[in-house]
Amino acid sequence: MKGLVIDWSRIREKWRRVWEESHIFEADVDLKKDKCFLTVAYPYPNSPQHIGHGRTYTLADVHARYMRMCGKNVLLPMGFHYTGTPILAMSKRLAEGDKELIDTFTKIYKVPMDTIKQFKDPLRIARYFHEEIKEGMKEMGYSIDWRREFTTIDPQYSRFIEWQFKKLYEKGYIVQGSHPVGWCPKDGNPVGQHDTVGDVEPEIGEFVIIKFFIDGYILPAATLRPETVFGVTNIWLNPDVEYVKARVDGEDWIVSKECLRKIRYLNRKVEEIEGVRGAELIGKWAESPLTGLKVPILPASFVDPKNATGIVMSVPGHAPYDYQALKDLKKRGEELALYKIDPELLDSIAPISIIELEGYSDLPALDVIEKMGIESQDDQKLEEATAEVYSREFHSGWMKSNTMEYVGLPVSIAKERVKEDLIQSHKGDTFYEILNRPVICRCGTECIVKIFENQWFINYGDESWKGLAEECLENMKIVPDDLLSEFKYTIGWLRQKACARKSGLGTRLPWDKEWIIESLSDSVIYMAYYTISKYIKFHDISPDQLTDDFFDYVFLGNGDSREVEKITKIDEELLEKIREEFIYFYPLDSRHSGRDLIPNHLTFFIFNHAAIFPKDLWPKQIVVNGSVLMEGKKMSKSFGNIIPLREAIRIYGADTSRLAVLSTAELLQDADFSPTLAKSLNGRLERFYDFAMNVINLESGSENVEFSTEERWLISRLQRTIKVATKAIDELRVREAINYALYELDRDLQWYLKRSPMENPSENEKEAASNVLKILLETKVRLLAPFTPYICEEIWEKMGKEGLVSVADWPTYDEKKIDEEAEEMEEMIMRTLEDTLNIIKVTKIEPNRIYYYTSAEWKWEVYLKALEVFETGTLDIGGLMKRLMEDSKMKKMGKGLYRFVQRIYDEVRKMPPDLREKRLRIRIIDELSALRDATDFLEKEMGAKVEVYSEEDSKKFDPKDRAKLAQPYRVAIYIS
RNA sequence: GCGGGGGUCGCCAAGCAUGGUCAAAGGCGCGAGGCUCAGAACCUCGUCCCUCAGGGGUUCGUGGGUUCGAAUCCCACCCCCCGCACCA
Repeated sequence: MKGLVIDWSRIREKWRRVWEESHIFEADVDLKKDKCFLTVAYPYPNSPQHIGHGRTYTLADVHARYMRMCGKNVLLPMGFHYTGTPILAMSKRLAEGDKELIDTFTKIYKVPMDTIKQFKDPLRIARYFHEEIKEGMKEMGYSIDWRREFTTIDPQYSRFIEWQFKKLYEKGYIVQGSHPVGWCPKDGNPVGQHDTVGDVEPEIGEFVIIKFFIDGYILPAATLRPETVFGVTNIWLNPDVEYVKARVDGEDWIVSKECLRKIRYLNRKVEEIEGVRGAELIGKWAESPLTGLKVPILPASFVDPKNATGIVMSVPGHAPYDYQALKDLKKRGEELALYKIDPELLDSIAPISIIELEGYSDLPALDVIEKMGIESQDDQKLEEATAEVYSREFHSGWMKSNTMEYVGLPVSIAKERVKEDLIQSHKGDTFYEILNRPVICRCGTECIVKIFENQWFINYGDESWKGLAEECLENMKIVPDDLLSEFKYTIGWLRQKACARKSGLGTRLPWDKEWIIESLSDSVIYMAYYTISKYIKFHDISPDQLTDDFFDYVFLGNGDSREVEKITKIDEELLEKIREEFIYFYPLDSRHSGRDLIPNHLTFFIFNHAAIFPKDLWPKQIVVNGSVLMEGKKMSKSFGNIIPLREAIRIYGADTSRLAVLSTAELLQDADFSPTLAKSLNGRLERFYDFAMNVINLESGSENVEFSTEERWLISRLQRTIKVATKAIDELRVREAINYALYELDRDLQWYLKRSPMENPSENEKEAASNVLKILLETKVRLLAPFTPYICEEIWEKMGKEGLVSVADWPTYDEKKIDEEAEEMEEMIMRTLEDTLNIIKVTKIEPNRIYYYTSAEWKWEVYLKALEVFETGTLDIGGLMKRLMEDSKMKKMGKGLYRFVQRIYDEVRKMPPDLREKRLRIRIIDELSALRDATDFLEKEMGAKVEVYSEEDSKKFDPKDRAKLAQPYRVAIYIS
């Protein structure tokens, strides 16, 4: 066989056209057939898809193709998710000439510059990548019903989303409230990760403000640890910073200038009164609102005016920064003098211990400072020290007796209580701040926190709704099922989710038109829309015909078709047909997606279905897969190792690419793509094609040719392959399925080809080989068809088969073709060969002649008897002997019997029950003739003459007295 | 911290639910041979250590335990990855 190079792209284009023209992937209602409705998360068209996306889609397609071959009426549709903000943001950046992004577009995505120029219109971006992705999907051979395609900004789709939201609203699942977001004050927009320099996600944290009093003003110290207020010894201000006095919600506050600017965005009424330098306040005394204790205000350079209020309370016992700053200050006499602070006062300030923490002294802050060898307040290690103390105290600390009513509480609880109580009594407040400050917007402005008022939320925290979601999940299959607990956890933990924003593409909230429904919320029940989109397109149904009555009727079966016709002007008959189609395909049989969508989309999908649809229409299954790595590394723009799907198809071919993303890892694991792997898979497919062509060219044998052991063995093995491959693919363990269909089967084939060499075969042998190879090929093509559809169609056609392999019957396991005896015989020969080679290797003998001796008949009897005995339980060796001796024939064997039993005892005892039963069924195999038949083969393999005797043969040649070592299934060997 | 996944013979990766056929599949890499003028591709064999008769020894993150027997079950510990939201 020589490696002819296959023209993959020719084959691809050919079959793609055939599939399209034959409409085999278009599914309509067919009441005679079981349906199977599969969907994959539709793509967001802001970039071409890469092989990572390809994995999820390919998996779904394999599933669809497999189900189709099993006789199901399979619907696999596809849509495009235009909704959201990233496309908008991209468009803006491109318009501004963002070099980095333009590079990505030209170098990685290979978009022509002329096209990029049009991308200042965001829709152009979406349309462009929409087509790009769709083309890739077609090239990959996905068996999609394209008639149902839509985008999420189609006005008809918007009607559908409006309906969804009204339903949620009616049920009380939509609530309004306020909520903090990262914000760019210059752009006047919320900022997400993709809006910031370096793609940093702004982390919003909640500080607690504690209102200290000073000369009729409030000094709002901001802290993440309100419970430590009982350990305050002083207040820190930065003497070099501009502070301001201002009226904040009717109170007089002193805060940093920067704080005043930010605090407006937190929806407070602010009026500036006058500026005041930090230095002016140093040395004054402030009163703690909870304890009434007066503490001095001291200078500290580490106080950052940009962080929260610019005022810090000092808790040296439990905050390493504070401890160190105090220590430093004591050494700076001239600075103290400058602010007229009595050094004795400083000496009198002692850290207060308020938290008990096992493994630490009264002052954990001090412990950690000493442990880390920190010497000054500018030491970077202070960050780490703070984190340690915070974390340890939060999780394992207890409030001490000097903490008023919080005594004995764990710190984590006390923290919440103190905060609540402070706010309740107006002695405190909250203040949102960006924790990973500074986060810079792409426009160059530092981001801040803004509180969005009247934000709309979907209330996934609603307990009764959670109950429904849990019920839905319980009746669902999660594949792989390890992930069930992750879903459960997510359902339990979901709270309110902001569901609308002020910018982006999408549908407006029907009752509050300034809000646009956010993209994770408009993509949770759209699978239902596929069942109607076909009609909307074919019958030109306009958006205003799609009233709530329409959806109520089609999706919920509410109302009467005649009434709905009057309202919508859609024919009653058509309405009924649409309803019928929905009811036919729903519920969804399987939803495919990457595992990153579990904590959001997939769980929302469950929630929303549970909220809107009746129980019998709830989805039945979710399949989750891992991602694709590129030579062990994560694919990312910055590594420059993203392979666009279409490029992979061009270089490696569609079938190969499909295999590459599916065959290297089991479902949940990350798959690893590499060019070497793709090359090797490609070679595998080419050899398969070669093999197929050779088999096709063989003349068929007559139908009743007799099969010898090798053929019966191969057919038997084939059955087993069908069985395990089918089970694997049934459970979506595609890697395993591919392994069997592609590799295991090939190994069997190799063995068979070796065993029945084509040199000078008899007519019967030739015909038998031809027939068995044709059976193998026909099966293998079908086993591989879901995975590598193009090459399989090509071979199927060349085989002269009717119809397309895409809709051929999946091979079925035929138990009648299992031939256990043939299996055991072949295995005996394999073992014999292997053992012989092993001996040759170890002894380094160059063999002239090899002698085999098969077991005496009495050994078989003993062997089978032993198997029988162990069928019912275990026995020690003595017990076994006793049982055997019950047979008078055995007694005569004497010592030889005992030695033989000794040798087989362990083997028989440890033998897996399957094998034991199998051998009991087979009883005795004729090793002598099996080996004699295989003599030619064995001689060729070992390059030596082979002679086979029975142990009982009196004329045997046995100079080393080996024959007595023979055992059933294990012949004795002598090599000379 | 919470939740999830994972640590297997150079690398990737099966196996672990149902303990014994597990020195442990497969792929890649590597080595030898074949084919070639040569190379690539391809095919065959080998690839933990020892071994002149099919054998033995030590392995599956670490340490214990259960068992006649553990990669597989139990306990403790160490390490790595992912998610924790308004973003698709």
